[in-house]
Amino acid sequence: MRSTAEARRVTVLNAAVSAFARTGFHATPVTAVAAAAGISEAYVFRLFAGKLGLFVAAAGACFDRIAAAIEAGAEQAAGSSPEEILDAMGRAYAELIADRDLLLFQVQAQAVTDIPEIAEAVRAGYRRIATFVQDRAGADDAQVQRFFAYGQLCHLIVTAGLEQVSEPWARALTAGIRHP
Amino acid sequence: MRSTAEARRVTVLNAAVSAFARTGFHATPVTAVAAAAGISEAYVFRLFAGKLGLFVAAAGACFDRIAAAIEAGAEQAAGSSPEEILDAMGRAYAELIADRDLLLFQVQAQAVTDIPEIAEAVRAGYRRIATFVQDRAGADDAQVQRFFAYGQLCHLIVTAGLEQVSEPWARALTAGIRHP
DNA sequence: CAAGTGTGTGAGTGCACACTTACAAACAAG
DNA sequence: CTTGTTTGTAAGTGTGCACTCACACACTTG
Repeated sequence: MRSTAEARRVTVLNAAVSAFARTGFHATPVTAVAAAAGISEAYVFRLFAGKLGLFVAAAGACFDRIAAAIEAGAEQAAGSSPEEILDAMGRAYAELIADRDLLLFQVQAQAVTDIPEIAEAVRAGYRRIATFVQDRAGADDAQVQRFFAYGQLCHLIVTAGLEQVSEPWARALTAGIRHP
Repeated sequence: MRSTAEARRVTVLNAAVSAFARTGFHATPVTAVAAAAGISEAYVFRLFAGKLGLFVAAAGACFDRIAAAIEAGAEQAAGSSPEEILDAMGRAYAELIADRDLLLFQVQAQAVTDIPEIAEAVRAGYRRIATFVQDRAGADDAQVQRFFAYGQLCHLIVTAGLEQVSEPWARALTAGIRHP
């Protein structure tokens, strides 16, 4: 035994988040994930319940990482006003998604919510983050809504590559958003 | 000749927007679009330059419809304050996407921006809408940014089916958004 | 050492799907 | 009527990929 199955699963999930983030659920062959994880395709199918099971597990890992980052951000602003805590969470999130994998994975997941298991995974992820923001920051509904609205705006900015566009409309959309 | 090629193209594009909206670029076979349009798969390939050409053309049609709706909304609020014109545009957009096809197509398009031609089509679409909002509403950068941020929030609400979720966090995210 | 258990793979299998080709029917023009 | 053009399709072709299975190696336990 070179490794335990559980350790392998972690490796595979990291590879899966990256691979799915780039090319999405349907256009990412399991062989690509297996290759990135350094194991055979057959073993990936033994570790996870089909490609769908792999994707759902990867979604869990993705939201785990996001939640952890936001919680860490909140920690630093503990005791401040809701507005300041939200700000700290936003900064922590912005730093986390600098590598784009976690952001793009969310986009990809939202695009395949016609598959019920994935829709449920997405809901579970946002449920976790949203309730945490609501409770921990003590933010009201409008603040929570704004937090997520501008988070979603980042998805557009990154997928459309608006940071590279210097036209006025693009500058307006990206204004104040952390430039990489 | 039962029909002209140009008329067929319009029919096919309508079918394509619907089909791609539901299942996305990679998971939608061209046969599905052809069947929905009532013609053979082979003829779709004659009318468009491959599946990619079809998707890009569908994106054009999608943004055409969105732009038209927003322009019509602006028309009704002509002469009002930027804030009011933005509101009218938002209402027009909300009504338009009640059938979900146009909203879901945008989500699907953003998910396949790793394909350069699609990324360019997405940029072109948002360029058109954003410049119009900026010019016609006379809105400043922050207002334009907010307009699109909450527009993107709708993508999350619809893809995750948050309208059906009655938990507090979901109510916060959907608050004030037109419920269908 | 023998038997059992967990880790790992090579070599398939079957099917879905993008795209092509050869061909046919409708219509137009001379 | 013939020739040419446009609209339309049936029937392939090749390939990529999800998933399986038989088998091999590592390690443990008695």
